[in-house]
Amino acid sequence: MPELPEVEVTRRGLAPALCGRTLTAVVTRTPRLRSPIGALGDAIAGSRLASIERRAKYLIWTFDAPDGGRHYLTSHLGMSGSWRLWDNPAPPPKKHDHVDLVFDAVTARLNDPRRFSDMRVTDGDPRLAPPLSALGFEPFDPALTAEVFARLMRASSQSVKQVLLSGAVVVGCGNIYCSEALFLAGIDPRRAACRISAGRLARLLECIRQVLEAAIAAGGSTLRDFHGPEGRDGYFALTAAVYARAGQPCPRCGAPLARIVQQGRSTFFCPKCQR
DNA sequence: CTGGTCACCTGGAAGC
DNA sequence: TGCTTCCAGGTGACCA
Repeated sequence: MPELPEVEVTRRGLAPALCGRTLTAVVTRTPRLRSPIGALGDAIAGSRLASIERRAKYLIWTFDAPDGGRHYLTSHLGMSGSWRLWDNPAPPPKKHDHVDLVFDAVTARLNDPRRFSDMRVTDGDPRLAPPLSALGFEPFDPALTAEVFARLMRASSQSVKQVLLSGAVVVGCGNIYCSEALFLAGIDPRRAACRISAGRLARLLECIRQVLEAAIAAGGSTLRDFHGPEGRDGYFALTAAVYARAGQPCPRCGAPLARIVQQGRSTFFCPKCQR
């Protein structure tokens, strides 16, 4: 489920419950997720969690060791990962519960059926090294002005959907919110990014921010349930206008919505009112 | 460099 | 009912 809004909602659920706590143990029940995770706890067990920040769809957990050293845990939810909090002692693990971060009073547990999620520990700030250092702007970064956005987008001959999805200019538009933002902006997802006027690109940036903000707000409204056994209802709380709605009438003009495949991923749009 | 394809996994839904 | 096929929110390796 995780696109940027879901990751941000996850961060807002985890951080207040965990920051300031000491990590007592790391339990791994699989040798690898996307990459090997066996020795995950070696460097960070016994450290205090200072902060959980987000960069694109990555969460960056900063740990301060008793000896003054600092380590970073970078986690990614892949396609199907989710975090859940339990008061200690946590109940027995269920299927696909791969990692427990056991803190002094609370356990954060990662569940991921498809195992595309990832976790790694580094000494240095992961944001300064690839792949994170190569990412585009955060969508709400004030430095990403309409002018900057237009200049970067117009440098690419790829389709606008492809450029947004790549995260090379702005991060956070996964496959769902890509389709939604382009619908809102009235732009054909197949159009080459370099062939969109600066004015329409300014509008697109506004739509990206609007769509992501609304999704975060919808997820945030269920944060108080983050602790509960029922999991997170925030996902999909927002009904998509076009995503997964091929054949249904366009909410704007009534024409049937279409599904096409770009780079092996589905794109949903209105062939009539997106130009 | 670029763009395209595929692999990594499991599970749910749809089709026969 | 049961088998097969397709599809899924993300990334990154590999190839021409």
